[in-house]
Amino acid sequence: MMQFVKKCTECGGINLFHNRAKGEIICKDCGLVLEDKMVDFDQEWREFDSDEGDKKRRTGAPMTYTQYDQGLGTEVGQKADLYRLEGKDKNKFFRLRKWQYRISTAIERNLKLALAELKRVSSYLKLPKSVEEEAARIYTQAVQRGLVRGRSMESVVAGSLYAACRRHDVPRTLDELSEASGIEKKEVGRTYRFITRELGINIMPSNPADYIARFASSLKLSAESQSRAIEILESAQRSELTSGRGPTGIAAAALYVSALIHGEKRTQREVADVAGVTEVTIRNRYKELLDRLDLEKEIKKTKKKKE
DNA sequence: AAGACGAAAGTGGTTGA
DNA sequence: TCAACAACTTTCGTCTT
Repeated sequence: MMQFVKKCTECGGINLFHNRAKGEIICKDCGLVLEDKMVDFDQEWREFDSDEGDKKRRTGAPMTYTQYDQGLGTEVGQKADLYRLEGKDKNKFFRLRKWQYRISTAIERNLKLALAELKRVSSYLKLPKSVEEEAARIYTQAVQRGLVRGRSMESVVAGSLYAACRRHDVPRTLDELSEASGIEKKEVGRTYRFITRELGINIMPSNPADYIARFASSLKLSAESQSRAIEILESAQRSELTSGRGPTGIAAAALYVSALIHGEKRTQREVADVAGVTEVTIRNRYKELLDRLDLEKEIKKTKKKKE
């Protein structure tokens, strides 16, 4: 049996995510892609021997959305068609081809530019390849539906990336997307909502637990605090303290409490900063947690230990 | 002096008439 | 389309460590 990596080589995180379909192993803490050229589990490219070649080859060339024409181009007519046309038809043919050319080059130019931007932002955020691909797919669809009109290309790129992150459970906050893309936070959120609505993409609210690993590692909290935070999160969900609230605020509060319990105190400000919320929000969530779940004993316990 | 706490007013988005 | 509403933010004064 092959031995897989157990820890992220970049940040030492233990939350590795194995995406079989894409053949990647991703660190959920820092987004580092540890392996990305593993065996493709989905399709069979190989030919076993020359006789069976045609039967076993089941797919065409690999298609990717991060290339501006998806590796497939379309043109109106080939040269061979020309010989069959005369007079008016021939003119019509040229006119059509000219239009096709203009339209497609306009779209292609836009896509080229947009995908370059997409790659830039994606690598800035250290997003895994699979998310980048997804974002490119979403963006391409958005262009085809004419959703970019009236919006800046950059904001649609940012929105697509945000949506792709959410779908792959590798959430980044709107603030991070905003910082990486240079688009205002409101605008990113706005276009995100717009394109997901128009394209009918699932709008599952993100799970606070997905943020825990990343926040915990930027706060340099121990693995115990991290898993305790997740436990707190689960019981909070059972007590219905989570619905309607911002997932980042809840995740931040859970981390704050569990850090307190494990004697790894962080200030509210520190936690607030990495989570992209304010201290006030943390306080509110924190208070709710203490009210409903009785955690005060445990906090006092660790306090006494210190003395 | 810094952090924690809470009140009050403001912002942007959702919802329901 | 508009107003009520909930969540979150900003700001600021007070208390605690």
